[in-house]
Amino acid sequence: MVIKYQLKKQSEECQARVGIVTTPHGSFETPVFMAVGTQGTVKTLVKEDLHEIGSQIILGNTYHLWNQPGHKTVEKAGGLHKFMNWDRSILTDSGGFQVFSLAKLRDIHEEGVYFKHHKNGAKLFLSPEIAIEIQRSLGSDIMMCFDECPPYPCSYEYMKNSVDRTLRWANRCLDANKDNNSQGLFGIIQGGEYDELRVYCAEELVKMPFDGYSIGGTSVGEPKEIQNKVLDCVVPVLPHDKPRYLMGVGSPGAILDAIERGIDMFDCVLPTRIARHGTAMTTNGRVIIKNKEFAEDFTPLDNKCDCYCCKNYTRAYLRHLFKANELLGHRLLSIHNIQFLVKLTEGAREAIKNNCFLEYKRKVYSDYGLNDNGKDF
RNA sequence: GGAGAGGUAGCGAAGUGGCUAAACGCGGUGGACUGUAAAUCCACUCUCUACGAGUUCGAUGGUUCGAAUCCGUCCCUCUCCA
Repeated sequence: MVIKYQLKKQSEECQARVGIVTTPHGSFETPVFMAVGTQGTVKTLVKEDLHEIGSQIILGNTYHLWNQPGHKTVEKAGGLHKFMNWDRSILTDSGGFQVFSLAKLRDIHEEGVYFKHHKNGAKLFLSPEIAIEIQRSLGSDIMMCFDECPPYPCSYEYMKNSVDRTLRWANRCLDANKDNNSQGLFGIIQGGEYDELRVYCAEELVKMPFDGYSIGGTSVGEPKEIQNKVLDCVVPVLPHDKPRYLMGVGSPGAILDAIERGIDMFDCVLPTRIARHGTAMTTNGRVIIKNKEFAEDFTPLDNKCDCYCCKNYTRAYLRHLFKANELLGHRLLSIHNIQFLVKLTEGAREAIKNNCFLEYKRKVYSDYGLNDNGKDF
């Protein structure tokens, strides 16, 4: 197997665990937060920024790179790593999320999904085979199965059909990838809020030879309790010797809840998107830096953070950048927010190793001002 | 001095008798954002004792059931010519 998972420490308090995932482009400790670089760039950042932040693995996106500049172009460039100047691991999402996010522009069929291009209206067709072909051209370390990310809420009947189709597509992805021994492939567990379907989907996928298992279809508007409940029933079905990836989750509270339940990998656009929109995640909670209260606040964004932004700039300056529409603000907040989540998972790893993860989680919740019912970032 | 154009909410700018407390843009103030159609989107932005009420469209006096819109006078700005 191209992707190796080595368990380093299983928490004695809960399902949380520390492991090492090895890929063709290096290894990283889990739990880990992966920044998202959909179009071959973690928006506003260069490789050195990500290295300084401590990012070991980032994401790229099949659907978007397929459309622009085209996977063949990336292949000619020498693959996505070389094209975007990233020397560590890359995980590519399959386009399955676009089945959800571009719902108004697509039609799902057994053979695949027909999209109307979001910019030029062109007819597009993405299937399990094509998604694998694209990801092989991109040369990511970890590829994702092409799935349907169903919406929430969703009827049981629809979900059941969707899960069965996603399972058939998972088989097709494996078939299309048989001769590939340089990239890993993860299966995606769907089933929405329905425990029975989640367990069924997980059990079926576990029978297939994937390098890791991910839980998809979360953070699509469902309450937090559902997300945790899903993990409670799915994780026990998953093997101990493979990584577990919760897709699209990036709020501090949800990440810690999931780590507690045995999740190893996370990705989310939240830190980079809200950064560009002027919001920061800090030790003591969310800061909307554009707000007037920071106009003359000459303290760091987060005085417990040692990221490039917090070491060098003040809240007043950051607010100024946003009010003046200066791009540096987007960049500095992106650096900070990603590092916040990277450090959050790093802290979790240390806590797990020291058998004090639950205490760690309680402290983060308390400092951040989170509770089990309210907003979790 | 002569000819012309114009003065609308913080700014720019629509509106030229009732559907106008007054479009729209900017600015301002809040908020949202979770496998990125996102440097995006939403709300509020005359005043108040605020699901109602009160004052507005340079000033003032008229016409009219009713005026930012029509008429008189005054003030101010800009352009061109002397």
